Formats: sequence, C-alpha cells, structure tokens
Amino acid sequence: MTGSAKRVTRADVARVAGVSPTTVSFVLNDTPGQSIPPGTRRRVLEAVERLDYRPHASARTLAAGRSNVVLLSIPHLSPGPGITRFVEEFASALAQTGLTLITHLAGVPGRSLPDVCAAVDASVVVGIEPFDPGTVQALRRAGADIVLPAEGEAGTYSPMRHAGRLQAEHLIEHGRRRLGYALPEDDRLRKMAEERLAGVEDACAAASLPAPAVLVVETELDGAASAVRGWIEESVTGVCAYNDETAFAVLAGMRENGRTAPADLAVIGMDDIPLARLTDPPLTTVRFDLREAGRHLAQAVAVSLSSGEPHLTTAAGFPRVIRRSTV
Amino acid sequence: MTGSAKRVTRADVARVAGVSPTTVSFVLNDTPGQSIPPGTRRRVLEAVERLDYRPHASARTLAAGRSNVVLLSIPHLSPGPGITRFVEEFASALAQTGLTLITHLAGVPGRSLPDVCAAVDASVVVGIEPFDPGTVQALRRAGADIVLPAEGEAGTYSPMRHAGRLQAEHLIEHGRRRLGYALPEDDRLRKMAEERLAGVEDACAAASLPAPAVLVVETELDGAASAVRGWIEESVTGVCAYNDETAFAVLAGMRENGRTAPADLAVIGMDDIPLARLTDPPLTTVRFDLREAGRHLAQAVAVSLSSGEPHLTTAAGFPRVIRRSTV
DNA sequence: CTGAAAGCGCTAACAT
DNA sequence: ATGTTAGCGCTTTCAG
Repeated sequence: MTGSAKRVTRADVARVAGVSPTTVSFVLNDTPGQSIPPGTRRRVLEAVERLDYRPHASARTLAAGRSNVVLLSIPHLSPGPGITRFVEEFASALAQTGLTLITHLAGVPGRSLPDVCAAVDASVVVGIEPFDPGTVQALRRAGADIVLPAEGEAGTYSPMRHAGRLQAEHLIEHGRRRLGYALPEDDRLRKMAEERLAGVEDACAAASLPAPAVLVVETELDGAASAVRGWIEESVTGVCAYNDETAFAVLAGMRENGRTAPADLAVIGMDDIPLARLTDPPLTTVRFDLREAGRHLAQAVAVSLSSGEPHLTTAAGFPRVIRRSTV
Repeated sequence: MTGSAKRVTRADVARVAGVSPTTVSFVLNDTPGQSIPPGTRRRVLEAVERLDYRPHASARTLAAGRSNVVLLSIPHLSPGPGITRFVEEFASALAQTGLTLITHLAGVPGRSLPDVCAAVDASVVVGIEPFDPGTVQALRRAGADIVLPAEGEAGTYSPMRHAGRLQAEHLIEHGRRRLGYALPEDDRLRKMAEERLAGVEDACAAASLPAPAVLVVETELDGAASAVRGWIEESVTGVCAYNDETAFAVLAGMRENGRTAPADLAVIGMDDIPLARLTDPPLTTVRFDLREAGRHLAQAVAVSLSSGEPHLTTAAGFPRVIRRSTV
C-alpha cells in the first residue's frame, strides 16, 4: 500500500474530455476514415496531457493483434562504433513510425531470441546478419509477424562477408599473396567470424590464391605471439583480423617476436574503433557506416508491416577500407 | 494470405489435453495451492509440446497486471567487458525466476527509457547507476512496478564513483599530488563521467589535494596532444582517465609530445579492456567484476517483485585496480 | 461524426 | 481437483 495510483485508462480520458472511449482511441490512433473535428480532438489531447495518460501496451497489443515493438538482435556486447550508430539511426527512424526498438544481446545465456520475442510480443525481429531458416521459423512461431533479413531472400547480402572480402582484397592489392586470418578467442563471436572469414576466402579464391591460414589469437601476449610465429612459419605475409581488437593482439604478438607491420607482416583490422588511429603505427582497418543502413531498414520494417505479411528485404552496410599504416 | 496460422491458444491445449483452460493455466503457472495429479499434468504438458503452444505475453500481462519483463538501461553501447559479464549473469539469473531481460541503450535518440518501458510494459526497470527521483517518477508513471537502484535509498552506492575514487587513490599512493582528469569527447558519456570524476574529487579532497584539472581529451592525435600539454603546464603528474579508451588517447598525446608513462605522467584507465594488457606499455586500470553484482541484483528484483511494492535495493560492483605499467 | 458492443487470450476469484 | 465466470484496457466493426 505504498500508494498504488490506479492506472489512468482510456475511460478516464473520455470522461474528462466529455467524449466516448472510442473517440479517444480514434484521435490517439489517427484512425483512418474518421474525421474528428478539431475541437473534439483538442479536448481529447488536453485530457491526455492533463492526466498523463499512456495507453496500456499489452491491452493494445492484445486487441490490435500486433505490438509496435521491434526487437533487434545484437551479436555481442562491445560491437564497434559502427553498430552503435546503426542502432541510433534505426531507433530514431523507427520511432517516427511509432515503433519502439528494443535490443537483445545475442549470446547471452538465459533467454534465447525467440523467448525474448515472445516475452515482449515483438511483431518484428531484426538482425544484423540474415537469419537462417530454422531461426526464422522459431521466431515466427514465437509470434513475430516479420523477420528480417532472412537468408536467401532477394536482395539479401551479408555485409560482414563483404567486409571480409574487402580486407583480403586490400592485402592482395598490396602484394600479399599468402594470407592469414585471425580469429577471436571468444566462442560467441564464432558465427560472425565465420561470415567475415568466408569473405576473405572468397577474395583468395577469386585471386587464385591459397585459402587463408586460420589461427585463433588469444587476448594475451604469449598466445598472440605464438599465433604470429605460426603464420611466419607458413610464410604468411598479410593477416586479416576478425576485428580491430584482434588486430591489436596480432600486432602485440609481432612486437613480442621483434616483427613490425607492415614490413614483416601486413595487418588489417575491422570496425575502425577510435583507438585504431591513436596507436603507433595507426591501424589499417575496414569501417562500416551503417547509419544509412539503419534508415533503410527502418523503412523496410514499416513497409513490411503495413503491406501485410511479405517481408521486404533490405540490408546494406557500406564497408570500406581505411588505409593507415599497417598494410 | 501467406498462410497466417491462427495462434495456438490455451483453449486449444485444453481441448487436446481433455481438460479445462483453467487447468492448463494451473499447470503452466505452477499455481500455488493447486494439487494437480501427475497424470493430468503430463497430459497438459504433452499437449503444450505437441501444439508448440506459447502463452500470449500481452494477454497474460493484461490479465495478471504485470509482465515478466525486466528492462535494463545500459549507459551506452561499447561499455567495457565488465558490463557484458554483468548482463550475462543478470540475464541468466533472472531467467531462472521466469523473468526476461531486455536491454535499452540509453543515449539513443528516438525513444526515452520511460517510453520503452511503457512500450513493453516492463514491470521492473534496472539501471547500472542509481536513477534520480525525476526519472523514477517518470518510470513509475510509465507502468514500472519497481525501479532500482533509486537514488538515496538505503544501501545505495555508486559503483562508478567508487571506481573513480580508486583511480585517484592509486595515483596518490604512488606519490602523485597534482591530478588531472581526462573526460571523453562524447556528450552522452558525460553523466557517467561526472560520476566517476566525483570519485576522483572525493579522493583528492580526502588527501587534502587540489581538485583535479579536468580536460576533455579528443579521440584524435592533435586534440589529445594539446590536452597533455595543458596538464603539463599545470604541473599535473598523474591523470585519471574516464575509461581505457580515453587513457589510450592520453598516452597517444604524450607520445606526440615526447613524454612517457609513468615517468613524465602517470595514467590510469578504467574498464580493463582486453587491449589494456596488450599495449606497450600495458595500461594500469580499474576493473569491475560485476558478475556477482548481476546475481545479487537479480535476486533483489525477484524479492521486490514478490514482496509487493517496496523496492529492495542492492547495487554493488566491485572495482579494483589492476596495476600494470603506466603508473 | 460519434458511441455501443463484442471480443483479443489470459488470470484469478469463486463455485462445484 | 477441476470447471465457471468475470474482467484486464484496448481496437474495431457496426449502428445511430
């Protein structure tokens, strides 16, 4: 009994505004096909304001059959600044359509994505990478009306794979013909890492080069150093790192072995974290600018949602290499 | 008309299991005070399995008057690994109580925390730092049953402030008597930064030292270099950085000015990002192990939720300094 | 242009 | 031990 103020309901607003509950809904939802006279509308809005009324989301969802919640699955915490900007842009673009974005950190134990989706009754689930068919299935059964991007749809492409390709191509352009790939230690990053690695393999294949020598690089000096020795033994001359952090680990391993970049081994990272430009030497890396992608995606969501079931696809990230001094 | 399979409802399960809807609820919710015979329970569970039934969250929330959703406000994307572990632990501990954690990245435009709270009908909102009274108010009006930690409650303390204190104390212990504080560029970090800075000021005051010389350090060589010059002019001998990233910027600025740590200027970071141990020299920093805090908090949530309104408070992070080579 | 009425799927008394 | 019955607060035909 701390003072549980009863919830303000639509009925309260109606009473204060001197109209019926239905009318309140009409003005609040801008229901099409209803012409509300300005006076009535104003009175309703005022009452809403005065009572600090908030529609009860669950009730609305239950009645309308769909929520306005969009669930974004983020691969892992600590993604690069690119993802941050993507989220910002995406969230605010969605907000303008009346949609609310919530995030779920994938890889966190306890609750799977479909569980979360069901728990919040999300009507849309969005991922950075295309979802595989099984996941899409599960998500739909969990109540998601639309899921995207989905694997194999028209227009779908993997930004991560593209980015991987860019890394390798850059190294190849600069004369490196035997590449290495630096995998991060963390298992939860594995899936995304494989996507990026696939891009590197694409580039190698396209240039008729042998497949990259893949090594896990630990976030610890000795481990990193031994990985570097591994590459040297295989006469690798350029390594693509999963991300900038991994790239720095490689660089540390090289320092430990008395090697320097790019002379002994070229290194290219991914993400362009702020630190990349501050180290000595500054790191060559691949940057995403997903801001525009965020806006696109929001629009795709809006369209899919209104134009019924069919999930319109759009993904688009625009990776590009930022050349600094390690290649 | 892509084939919108109608939702499986509790009634369907009841029909298949040959019991009443109520009974289904009873077994699914383990409703106390009901003794369901094993046979019935099994039949219900089987039907649930067979139909792949999922209770409709909104309906449940609407009827029960509370959701099982816990909303965690994360200060900013790219927090250190400590936060990640906190989230993991917190999420899985909550899951065991049937609660689902969703995250909201604060500072993202578009939707404020109360908006999100209302959109998902979260019954609990949790933050890393105590919420100020205004926010608590807003959150409660948005439908949150419990909000924590709240400012000024018994047992509340600010882990960030504590961590700031630790930074300064470490510097002071090592003979630095004129401190600087390195603020990050990003405005959205300002609030948290001020919390950490307050801890540094506490320590200075406690040691009867002048207040720290506060400077914003840009993530760019020239800016960082000029900040460093600023400190040197004020004969600062040790600087506490907002986080490890900022610390690296300071280090870069020092390099630019031909200074080295800790000889010319001691630097201590915060977060202990993986890179901290890989640089040359490795960075002295403060690490959080919030895993246990995550579990504690989950328990506090569970208790608060069952024991009615009163929000039990618990926060607790356990920062400690990791001494490496920059101080 | 506005209101009345029928649910959405579930929980929680209250019977039985 | 199980079933019956009201709603939870809102959307949405369908009448006035």
